[in-house]
Amino acid sequence: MLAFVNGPTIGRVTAETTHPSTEPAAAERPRKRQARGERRIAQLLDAAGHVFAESGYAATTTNAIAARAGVSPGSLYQYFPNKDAIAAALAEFYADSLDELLAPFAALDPAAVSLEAALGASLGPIVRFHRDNPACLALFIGGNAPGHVMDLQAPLMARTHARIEALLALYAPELPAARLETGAAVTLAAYKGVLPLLVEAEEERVPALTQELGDLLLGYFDRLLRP
Amino acid sequence: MLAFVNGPTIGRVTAETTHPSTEPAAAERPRKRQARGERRIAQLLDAAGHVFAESGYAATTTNAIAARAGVSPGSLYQYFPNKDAIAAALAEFYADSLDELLAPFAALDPAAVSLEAALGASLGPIVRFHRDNPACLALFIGGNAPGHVMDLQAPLMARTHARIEALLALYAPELPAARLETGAAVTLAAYKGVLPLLVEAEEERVPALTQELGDLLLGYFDRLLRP
Amino acid sequence: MLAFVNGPTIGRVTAETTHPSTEPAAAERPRKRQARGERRIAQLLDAAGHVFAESGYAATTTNAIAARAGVSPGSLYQYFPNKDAIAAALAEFYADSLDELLAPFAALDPAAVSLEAALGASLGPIVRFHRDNPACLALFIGGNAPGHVMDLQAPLMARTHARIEALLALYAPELPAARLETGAAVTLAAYKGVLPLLVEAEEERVPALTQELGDLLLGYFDRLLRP
Amino acid sequence: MLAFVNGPTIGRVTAETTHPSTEPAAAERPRKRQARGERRIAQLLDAAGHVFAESGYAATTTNAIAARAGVSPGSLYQYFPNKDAIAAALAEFYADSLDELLAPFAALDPAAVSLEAALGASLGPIVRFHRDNPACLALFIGGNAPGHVMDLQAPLMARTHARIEALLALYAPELPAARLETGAAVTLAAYKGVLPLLVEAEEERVPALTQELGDLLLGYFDRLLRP
DNA sequence: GATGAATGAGGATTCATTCAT
DNA sequence: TATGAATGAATCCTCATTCAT
Repeated sequence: MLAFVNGPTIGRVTAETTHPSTEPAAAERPRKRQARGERRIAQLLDAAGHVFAESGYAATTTNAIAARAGVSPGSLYQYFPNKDAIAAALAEFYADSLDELLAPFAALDPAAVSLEAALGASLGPIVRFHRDNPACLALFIGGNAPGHVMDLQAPLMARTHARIEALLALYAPELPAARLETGAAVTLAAYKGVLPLLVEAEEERVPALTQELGDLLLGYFDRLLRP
Repeated sequence: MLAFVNGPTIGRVTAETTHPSTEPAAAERPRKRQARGERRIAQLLDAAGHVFAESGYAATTTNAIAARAGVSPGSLYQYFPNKDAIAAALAEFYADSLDELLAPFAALDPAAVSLEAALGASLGPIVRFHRDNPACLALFIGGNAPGHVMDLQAPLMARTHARIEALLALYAPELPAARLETGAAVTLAAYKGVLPLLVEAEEERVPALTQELGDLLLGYFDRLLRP
Repeated sequence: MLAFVNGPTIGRVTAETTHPSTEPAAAERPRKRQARGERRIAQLLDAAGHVFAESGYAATTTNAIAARAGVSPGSLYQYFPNKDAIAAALAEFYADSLDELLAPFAALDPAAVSLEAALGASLGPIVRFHRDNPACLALFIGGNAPGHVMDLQAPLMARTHARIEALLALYAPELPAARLETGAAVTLAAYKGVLPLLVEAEEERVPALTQELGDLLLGYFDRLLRP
Repeated sequence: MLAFVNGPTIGRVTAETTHPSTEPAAAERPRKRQARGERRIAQLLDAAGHVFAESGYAATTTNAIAARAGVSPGSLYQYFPNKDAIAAALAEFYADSLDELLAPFAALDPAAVSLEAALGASLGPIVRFHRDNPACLALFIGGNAPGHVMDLQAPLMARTHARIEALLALYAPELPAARLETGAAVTLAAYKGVLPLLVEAEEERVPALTQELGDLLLGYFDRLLRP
């Protein structure tokens, strides 16, 4: 799990951050510290992802996260002021990962690529991402607790909403802003609803279900964009 | 909230139970007791609905439910063995209410009523129900905790899934069973995803959003039923 | 169980109490009430005996006693001010029953009946009594809770102690009072310790174990009375 | 109280564990931690001993134990999963202490030491132990609750039974196994019954009562071993 | 920085007892 | 008097967070 933490994403990020070793030696110490700190944070977020995905936000204990990360509870609190902050950081990380993942679809030429094609191309990676990082949905959909979880989702939601709205604006520039907003909200909500199906499905059913999700969204767009 | 508890449903049930007042006095006592017991249960479920909706399942305390119901914690445990049982009873009640609410749509003549019309007619009441009983979604969507919440949803989900599948079968009898199943699952998931939007929306936006939900589902059906 | 409640003892006692019907009619009503009350009390004590024997004093709930007696908890409190009072009444009843049971052995002629014969004759009925009324030991031995249980035992213990002391005095009139007292205390303690063995044993082992108990006590008496 | 915790037993154990201070520093940390943990456990068991002895098992609350030990309830649960586990650990500790205490009497030469002498020598320390650790009897005799207390006693009882049986076998090798078993059971029961007398007695009466207990057991053995 | 023991407020649940009917 | 629902203090146990080492 958290393929993006241990895999390309974090790897790449850390690499880039650590890379320029031509700087003055005076900065070496802090860099190392910082690097170690970031590794710790990555460890903790990775562990948190596992535990959140397995037990849900509410049932997850900070001790469980620390234990899974192989550190003491005290260390966890060196990096995060409280449980919510862990979830927030994780959500932030997921949001960043998705931004990066979907960057190629941010600026399409609507004349060259149909909406159908755009969706078809982006849905696959999105689904894969969520299957690899089930905690993302666990937080994304999460509980409806009053204070924190809802708020955690906010940034993730906002960015996804913006992405969808931009996509719609691209393919239906004439649509009034209000409809665009509503359309994006409904699309996001439906997508949020269907993703768990994809995440929990057997691997072999994934392509068919992805297709189905595409149909759902495209069917809606048909009607949304219909004059 | 829990309009159906204080409103038609429970009211009707109690009415019927209490009605034949010409019976011997011997039966009066148990009746009264039972009536009081059912009132208490309704009180508690109503209170639970409020608190679950406000705080989510995990953050809800049994003491809070009892306090909201105006009874002592001990009384709550006279009627429910534990917190889960309250949620389960509430879920059951919601499932029953929805069954009752949607009974008229169970046997439509597809020749006389279009799918569009059927959806248009049923979506309104459904949306109203969820706006009146926000805890239904709080449980329906709930967390992803391993043991209980997921299980609570099961009956509610199963019945809704069956309803959708039946509707689809009615309007697309030629669809293979597997596609029917998938279609119902996706529809349910999307509907589950969008409902929170409807529940949290300002009253004035409800009709437009309901329309939008209808479009979403119809758009999907278009593609699902397309040859 | 509580053979003496439903059997001869209570029957006889109530009979005697209720017997003299030659009194004025004005007293009839209260008598009836009192009779009903005593039946209730007997019901409750019987139930308490069962439950104490099964679950021990501490784990026994007043509701369980009431339920077993087939009455409401409120009714129980009409007859007993609290849980301890039930145990106390039960202990009292057991003490009375044992008094009655052992009355024949109160005034023996030491010249005619040897100590060995006296013990041999009385141990059997005592063992039978405890096997029939296991709650007696449950209270008699009971816990070592600070306030109540120890106190409950007091009367039962005192009477049994007195009986043993009297027996010893009968067969060893020359023994100084202090030794008599100590001897009775040790005998009582040993007997209290061994009885549970007898109560829990299979029926077929009872005679042998009774014999063993006799040997224990006689062996001690041998040394106690030795010059 | 718990003289053996603060006294020879635990003291000796810790001493041995801590002794070889020539080891590498790497092992120092865990040692210290372990030492602190064991001290905490000893503190808690000591406190539990006090409270069990004062209030009995059932009436003892975990918070009372924690308070008596000067720690928070949470700390108690760091070392023991629940109340029963505390009692079990205490029982285990008592059983071990008694084993250690009575080890010298495990292998006597019956030709050199009479049964009377063996008993006379071992009874004193046993009595002292129980006077110093009254909670041992509180657990040993305990209630008759169905699930836990009876089970707690089991190991303590089993070991004591075995000790008695071995002693009898030593001095009466020709006794059939069944009689040996019964004899040990009766001896144990009687001893269990009389010990509370010794524990609650004034210090000055202890020698006389110990003598009396010896007489009781020896008197029984006389008859048991008689041909 | 790291550790993990310690904290203590808080939550689910029980049960002796009361009281309206 | 009987009923049994209602009470609420008390219990066991958890876990987010802190702090001495």
